[in-house]
Order: sequence, then structure tokens, then C-alpha cells
Amino acid sequence: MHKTFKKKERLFKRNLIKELFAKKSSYFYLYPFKMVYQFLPAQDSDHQGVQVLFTVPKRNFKRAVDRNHIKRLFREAYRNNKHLLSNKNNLVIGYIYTSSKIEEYIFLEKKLKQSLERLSNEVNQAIENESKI
RNA sequence: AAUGCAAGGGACCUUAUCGCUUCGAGUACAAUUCGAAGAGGAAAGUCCGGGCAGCAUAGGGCAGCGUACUUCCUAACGGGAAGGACUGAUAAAUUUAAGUUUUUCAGUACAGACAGUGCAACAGAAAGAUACCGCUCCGCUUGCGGAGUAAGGGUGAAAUGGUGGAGUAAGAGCCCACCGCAAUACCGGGUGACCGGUUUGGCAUGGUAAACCUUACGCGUUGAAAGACCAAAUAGGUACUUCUGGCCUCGUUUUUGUUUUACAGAAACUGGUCAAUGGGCGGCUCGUCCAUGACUCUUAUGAGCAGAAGUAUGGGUAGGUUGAUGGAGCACAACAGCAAUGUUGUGCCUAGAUAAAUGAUAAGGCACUUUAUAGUGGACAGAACCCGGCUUAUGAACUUGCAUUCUAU
Repeated sequence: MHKTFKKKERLFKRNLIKELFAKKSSYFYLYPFKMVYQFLPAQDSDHQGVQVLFTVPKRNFKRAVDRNHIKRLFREAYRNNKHLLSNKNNLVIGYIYTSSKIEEYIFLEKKLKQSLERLSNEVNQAIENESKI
């Protein structure tokens, strides 16, 4: 699998983002970020695969340079580790950076890896439950 | 030499790997492959000015807002250049002194106070017309009154030219000399602000316009989330065509189809019902009673109204395309100009994203720190339609200027 990160894999539709941050979505905290995710109805053929969104709040980082830098680190880390979610479909993910200081790339990558593994497990469980029923 | 302040240029370079955005090439498209390009001096603040676009708009005036020494530059500006005046500092010259002249540097919202209205705390006698103390004269009751007086005292941010003389009761530009000041006078220089000289004037025309105000000039308004185009699903709109005319059917009649006495459909009659209309009564968002009604009009074809179905179509939402990056463009040279800047020639194409691309990792060079190993790439800060400015932010080192301290001569 190529380590690409094209527009297809990014979350940019306004309505989808609204839905993602509505109350229904599941989420968990893992320093230094918060992860929000949601499964979409399967019949929607528009968005196959996984779509991701990264945000950094302006409250903690007033300069746009810092916000851009963190988002770029996020993107790089996700790009290198997205194979963990390779066979998942119809999944929308949002990352919110909650720390108030800029972390190292290596640390961020490790944590992002953990979050992806955890999400992958939850997805597998959900699929198993559905098949049991 | 050190420290501090201000100004200035400058804002590490090259290559590889994995990625992102745009453009170009190749195959029928996509995916993929190859090649090229990809943040700043302030991209920031959004403070001015313009382009561009929509809307508005006869012409003029008032109001409101802005600007305010002169000339020039510019698409335009509240920006810039050159110059003038004033203020402050500095050094020198001159004068008895006050002051004046010149050198260098810095600063100035720098039009108008004989158009009008207003304002000036405290102090002070008095702040726009004034006598508190003092000085002088006169009167008498001998410590008071009247008159004159801005030389002296004191107050204040500000008190009505300065020095000397003459003069006087005491004084005073009342008069004189020198200095200063004013002038819508005259002469000369300058495009002009203004400058120099002459003459005149005793100089009583106080200050404040970052108080109202007056004068001159300028300003329509909104803002790329502008504007233009394409356009799914769903629900409305419009047009046409067809069908139906409140609902129910125990019963009767007629008629059509299938397979016959049965079944299904249609029409009419009767009956029921009331959700439609009108009226009466009551306990009045309702109930009850009565009447009308089988949608209305027309002799009829048909027309109107309401509903259903079908077809076509307009606007328009999600979404997409465009606006949107070849321009008041950049580099170099020549010429014009003191300069800002302009003209001409040659060469170049240099981000264009859209929930928003420029990142990560490594190697080498270079710079700095450190004895070295090693470390760091340092500040301010991320394009969002595009330009011209202004303002603010900016580490270390370097260059220039100024100030202070120390050392040496």
C-alpha cells in the first residue's frame, strides 16, 4: 500500500463535518489529542475508505505558524501509519489537538499509532457483534 | 574598549528518499509514470488610496466626514521628493546687555483670532479692560478721602517691547538714540511658500481653532462571503393533456365484461351520512335544530373552480466552474530630472490553494557557540482577488551615527 494522503482521504465536506461533531459521535482522549469518529451508513457509495480531519484550536496557539506546523506533523504521522486501518470502510475521524505546547514528531507518531490500533479493535468488535446478531 | 539607543542591508545553501498542491507531456478516461514550479519583508494590523464588480445616479445646494505651508511626483492617496517658515539643541561670530547672525542636527495637524460666539482652574488688585502695595500732588478731621501714575513689588502657563537718555509733581513711546516689532505700502529676487532692501507706523490689533466656527479642496454606496455560469435529490411555482366532482351502498332498475342463476365495473333512483354553505337557539374554541347542496355557469359544444395522474419548463438549495493571478509585473541598461519619479530599449514569466498545498527524515557544505565530543540554523512570523503606501513586530553577528563610563595620550 502506498503511503499517500490524497484529497479523497481528507474530510472536507461541510455537512459531514457537522455530523461528525454532533452529539452522536464516539470519542476518547489520548494525550496530546482527542479522537472523534463515526461510522457512516454503508449504502453511501460516495465515501469509501476512511476520511480524516485534523484541527488545532486557536485558543492554545495564537499564531497561525504553530497551528499549521502541528497539523503538518499530524498529517505526516497519519500518512505513515494509516495501514493500520487499511480494510476499514465508511469511517470518519477527527483529531483535536488538546495540549498547549508543541510535541515532538516521534512522540506524536507513537500516540497516533496507539489511537489507530485502539480504533481498529473497536471496529472489529462492532463488526463481530453485528454478525452475531 | 565596554554598555545602551537609533537606522540599515540581510533573513543559510545544495542533494537524496517518502509525501502534498498546481501546470505540462504520454495512453481512450481514471489510476500510474516522467518533467517543471511552489510563502514574506513584513504574507501581520486592516489604517489610508486605487483597480475590479454589483447597486444607485438629471443638475445644483444644505448637512455629514476627511484633508490643511509651497512646488513637484503619482492611477490615486492622509503617501513620497525637494524647498520655505517656526521651535529646540549644538558650535562659532558679534553686542555693555537684552538679543542678533551663521554652521550642524532633530522636530512641527505649519490655513484663518480686525466675520461672529465662547473659554481661561488656582493664585493674583486686575485675564480684556483692570490701581492691591508702592510713588506723586491736592484737601482736611493727620490717617483717611480724591486725583494722577504701569518705573518698582508680588501672583500666574500668560500681565501689554528692551537698554540708555531727555522729560516730569511722580511717571509713562509722551519725546529721542540704538535694537526689536508690524504693514492689504513700494522696489528687487523666486513658478511658489517666502526672502532681501526702502519707506511708513510709536507698536493699545493680548491668548486659545487637538473650542464652536470660517475659508479652500476632496468624498455616491457596498465588498471577492462582490459578481457571472452550470446544476442532482426532495418539496413548491408555471404551462399543457387526461380523468374525477363530498363520502357510504342494505335494496331496486338499466348496462358492460368474463365462464351461466355467480363475480367485477359503471350509471340512475331510494335511503343513510355530514367533513360544505346559510340561518335560529344555547351553557358559544362547542353543541343542537332547520334548510340548502350534490361544485358553478351555459340550450349545448364548452368555460371557470378544486383535486389526482402524466409530460414539459422557470427560479433555486447541496455541489461544482469561473472571478483568480501576464500585472500601474520583475531584472538590466541608456537618457531626462537636485530628487521622488518618468521615457525608451533588451530579456524574463516568477505560488494560486479553497475545512484551504510548501512537510518529515537523512547527508554534505557554510555560519555561530564550545577546549573538544557535540549542539544550534535560532527573531518576528504563514499567501486567501490584485496593486501603491503607512503603521507595528523582528534574536545573534555586521555597517553607520549618537550618548554614557573606563583606560591611554
